[in-house]
Amino acid sequence: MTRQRMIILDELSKVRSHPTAYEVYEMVRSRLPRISLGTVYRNLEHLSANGQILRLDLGQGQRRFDAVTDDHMHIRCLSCGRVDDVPLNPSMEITTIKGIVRNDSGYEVLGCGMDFLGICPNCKKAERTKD
Amino acid sequence: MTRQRMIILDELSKVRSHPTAYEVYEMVRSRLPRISLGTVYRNLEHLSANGQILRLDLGQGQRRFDAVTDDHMHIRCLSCGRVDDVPLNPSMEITTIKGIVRNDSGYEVLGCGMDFLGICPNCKKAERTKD
DNA sequence: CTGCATGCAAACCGTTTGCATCCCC
DNA sequence: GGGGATGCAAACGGTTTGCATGCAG
Repeated sequence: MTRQRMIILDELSKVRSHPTAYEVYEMVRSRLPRISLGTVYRNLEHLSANGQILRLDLGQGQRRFDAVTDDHMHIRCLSCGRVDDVPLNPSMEITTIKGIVRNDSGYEVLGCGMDFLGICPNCKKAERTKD
Repeated sequence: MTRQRMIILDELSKVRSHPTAYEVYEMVRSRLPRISLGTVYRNLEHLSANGQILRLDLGQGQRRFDAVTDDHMHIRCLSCGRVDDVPLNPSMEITTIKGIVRNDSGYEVLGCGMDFLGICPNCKKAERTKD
């Protein structure tokens, strides 16, 4: 855990705004004026690979990051691009969640998607073969 | 609906593999050898804006497209990048869905996210003010 | 010491865009 | 004939990477 990585994590933890890599870079630069954008990218990648932060790929070209790793969802504004949190309750039905988001977020909800990440059967087999 | 747009939609409808823009370009080129990648992008954008196809932003840098627009979910392999479908039942609880995906997809499920799209309160107000 | 992390800059690559031409209404 | 769509190629922008140097363990 280098000084840079620590400060990146610390700055990201201060905000709820789901900043882009460049925004994190700007935040960190006030404390580490000589840090490079590449270092920010490398550390955000490292931190998300280790589960310490969340990497949000919500489209619009730019990746965003979130220091809150608890189960929760996001809603992105199609007009200005801001990303807000939506609380997640694992026992809720999808239709219920949609309704709650519609009522509570203040957003006009236009779409919703649920995505999973994992290792596909082929790759699992390939890994086993490799061993 | 131009000849190009029609063939793009037709080729995309033939597959369940959630191809990238470039893969669509390659598929279409067998029927329209002179089509340009820019045209493919423009038409995929047009079709998704009109709800005729789905635009999947699942990270990994590349956008993918899906001619099946019914409510359903996706799972992406972290190793090879392939994207498969997951059937969606709106009355299921999130935990139930996770379990089903784990059992049925053959994937080793490592993560899951639910994302919404919409217009945030600020932008709604801005639109009203503009009128 | 020794190797991984950094700063810097250039490369990368998916996507967008300007422009002249083409095609369809 | 006019306006949007196309092909082409160049530009764009977020992200990655090669390399020499620096720092942590």
